[in-house]
Amino acid sequence: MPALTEKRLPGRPREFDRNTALRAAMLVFWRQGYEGASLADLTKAMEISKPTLYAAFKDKEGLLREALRLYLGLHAEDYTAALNRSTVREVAEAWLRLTGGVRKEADVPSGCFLVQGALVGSQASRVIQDELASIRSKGTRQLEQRFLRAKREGDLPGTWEPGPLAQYLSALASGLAVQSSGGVSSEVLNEAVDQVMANWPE
Amino acid sequence: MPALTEKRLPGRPREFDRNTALRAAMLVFWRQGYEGASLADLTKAMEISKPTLYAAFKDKEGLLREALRLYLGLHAEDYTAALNRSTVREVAEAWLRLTGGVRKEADVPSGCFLVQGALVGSQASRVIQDELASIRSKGTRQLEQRFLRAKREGDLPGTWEPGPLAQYLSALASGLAVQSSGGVSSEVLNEAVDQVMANWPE
DNA sequence: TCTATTTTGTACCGCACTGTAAAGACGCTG
DNA sequence: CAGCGTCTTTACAGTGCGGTACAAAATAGA
Repeated sequence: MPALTEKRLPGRPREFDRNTALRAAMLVFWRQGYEGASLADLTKAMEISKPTLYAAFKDKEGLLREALRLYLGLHAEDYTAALNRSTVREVAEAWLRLTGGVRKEADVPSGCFLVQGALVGSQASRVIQDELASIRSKGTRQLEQRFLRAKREGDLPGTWEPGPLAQYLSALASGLAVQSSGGVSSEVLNEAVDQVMANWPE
Repeated sequence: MPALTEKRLPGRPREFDRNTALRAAMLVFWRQGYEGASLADLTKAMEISKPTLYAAFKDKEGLLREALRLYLGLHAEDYTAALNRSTVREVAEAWLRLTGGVRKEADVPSGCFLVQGALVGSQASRVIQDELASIRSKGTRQLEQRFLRAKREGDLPGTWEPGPLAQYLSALASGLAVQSSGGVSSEVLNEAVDQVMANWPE
């Protein structure tokens, strides 16, 4: 655990804000994917030079991993809140709205980092593809855990099973992200979610 | 319209089967995406040299476009059949099963070409990204048309609206493809579809 | 056989890519 | 001020990328 008061290190102080640069990198990875984001794209958005990037983030993969952690940190709260809703129905709706399209900030890319960051690609990026897939499946498991609890508490309608329901919602969320990435507006996606909720079994 | 009987042209005959090579290229694009598939990957799978590829398919983008048409042709029949089912419920289920995981051939990649072929990427591949997104949205529109017809015929349950229902199913199908691409088995995905159908409003 | 036409492999081009070596720039400490 | 430690910049290395020039090889027709 580092000290809260960032102690000034000896040597020349860095001239850029690491967090700002990292955020810029995250947005580029989000928009273009891991392999689609060149170092030229990244350094331009981060407003630093290539050696500076390498000194601060190790290499492209290191930068991606930090950008990913930033992305997850920015959304963790919302998804945790969704899981903590009191009914299965509310959990499902909150989960879908999160991916489907609540655009809080205007300058943010569409879609989901976890989906479009590295869905497929060359063999070289296989590690990243697997990492993102693993995080996605972790989300599915979190949903399943939540629904297992609901089942124990008698909150799960008899027609649903925790595992398949989690898979279903997870897939639908990913799909909404795909549509969003493809240019479908959040209004349209939210209407689709409206329909799902309107037909939710009680 | 070319003649049905391929007349032998003057000059050296090609030593490879164009359709076989194209199919191999399609599989590589499908597995790795447009930008993730290098010419080395492609020529190796197609078992031809680079100049041969360029002579036969113009360039990488031309090859992708032909591979895409082949892919669409291979699946068009199934999707048309799905649209021609007699009830909305059957249309929906057939559509979802198609993407969700009926693995007819074992050597075929997981996921959907239209989703993972070029979901995002560098600016250079923007044209391809847009083309795939456009084809995906065409699928959505076909579903909507089908549901509009169902509404006219009184087959659409009152809680559904053609547009949002089409968006919903389209998103879910894309999401199933994402999950499949991430390693989720077709058995698990089909269970999720089972749940959707079990809770389908009558 | 000769010519026109097409395909094929070798060898190459220019470029963009990720990554780095080296030295100057800068602030802190003594 | 000198010296140390870190950051930044210029310039470059090595590799792989998409794409091609060229000439040999293989056919059809004259």
